[in-house]
Amino acid sequence: MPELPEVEGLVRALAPEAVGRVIQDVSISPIVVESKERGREAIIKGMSTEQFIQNMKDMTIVNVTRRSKYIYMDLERNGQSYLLVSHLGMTGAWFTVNSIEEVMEEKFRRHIHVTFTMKDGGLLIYSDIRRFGELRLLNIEADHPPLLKMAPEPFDDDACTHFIDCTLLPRYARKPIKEVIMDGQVISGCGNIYATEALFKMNIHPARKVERISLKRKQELFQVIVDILQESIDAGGSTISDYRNINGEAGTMQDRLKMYGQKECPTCEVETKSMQIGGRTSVYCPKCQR
DNA sequence: GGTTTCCACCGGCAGC
DNA sequence: TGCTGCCGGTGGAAA
Repeated sequence: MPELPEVEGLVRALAPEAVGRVIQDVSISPIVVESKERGREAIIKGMSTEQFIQNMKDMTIVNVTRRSKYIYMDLERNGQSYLLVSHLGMTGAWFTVNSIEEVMEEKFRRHIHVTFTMKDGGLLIYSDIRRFGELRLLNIEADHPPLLKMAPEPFDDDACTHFIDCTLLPRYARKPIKEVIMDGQVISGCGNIYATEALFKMNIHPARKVERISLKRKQELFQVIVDILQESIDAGGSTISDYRNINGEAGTMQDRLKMYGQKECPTCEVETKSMQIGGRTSVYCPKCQR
């Protein structure tokens, strides 16, 4: 499951491989073409597969950056700029290779859905096992309004203030803290794994109402989230089920997780508990987290 | 109009 | 062995 640190690692590896190259042609897997023909928004969002293929031809990749868990590819053709926004969903992955056979793992090779053939003969491949990811071609970011509603980058100066301000709004104040810190409009890029870890480190019960946490504790919690995201970026991300970086390599952050996926609390050795919060499985220590 | 709830998008896998 | 149901990041429709 790629979260912010995993996307950051991917972007850092992808940018030097992709920037400056020109797309010659695009092919889309039959299964995605069929889904789109049945009217579903499968991977290619906001336009037909034919439109996407035509629109992507002759594009130069100008830059590759990250915004929250999204990959932003700046594109240019005939002096006009475009933006390709990619989200990895649960199981998306990008590969730069010279042939399909270079995608080492069979499960990714079996689920290649978009293949960009570059003018230099190389391939830029998007693979996605569960097809929850997306590729959305825009003129500018504002053409897809939800992108503008994203919280600031967690490492930006105004991110903590934004988080605190949100927690004071009526629509967030009575919600469980875990649901709120995982909301992309409140904090960018904090998914289930890192929310679970941060709440454990802070000894806060994931179901605790936001209004029952002091300002000081909320500020500390935010800093813990930022620190864990940074620690994970430095460790190459967490490799849980299907995430791989551009070279097909795994990260090591999963070995440093203290609560996510654990059966026993590493502090007090009590058996962990699990409950649904905001529709997502939440693991916690019933003794340490209050 | 703001807010909450529900559903769609899917393959893998646990459990029966 | 084969079937059923559950899981999940995000957007959009419905209530």
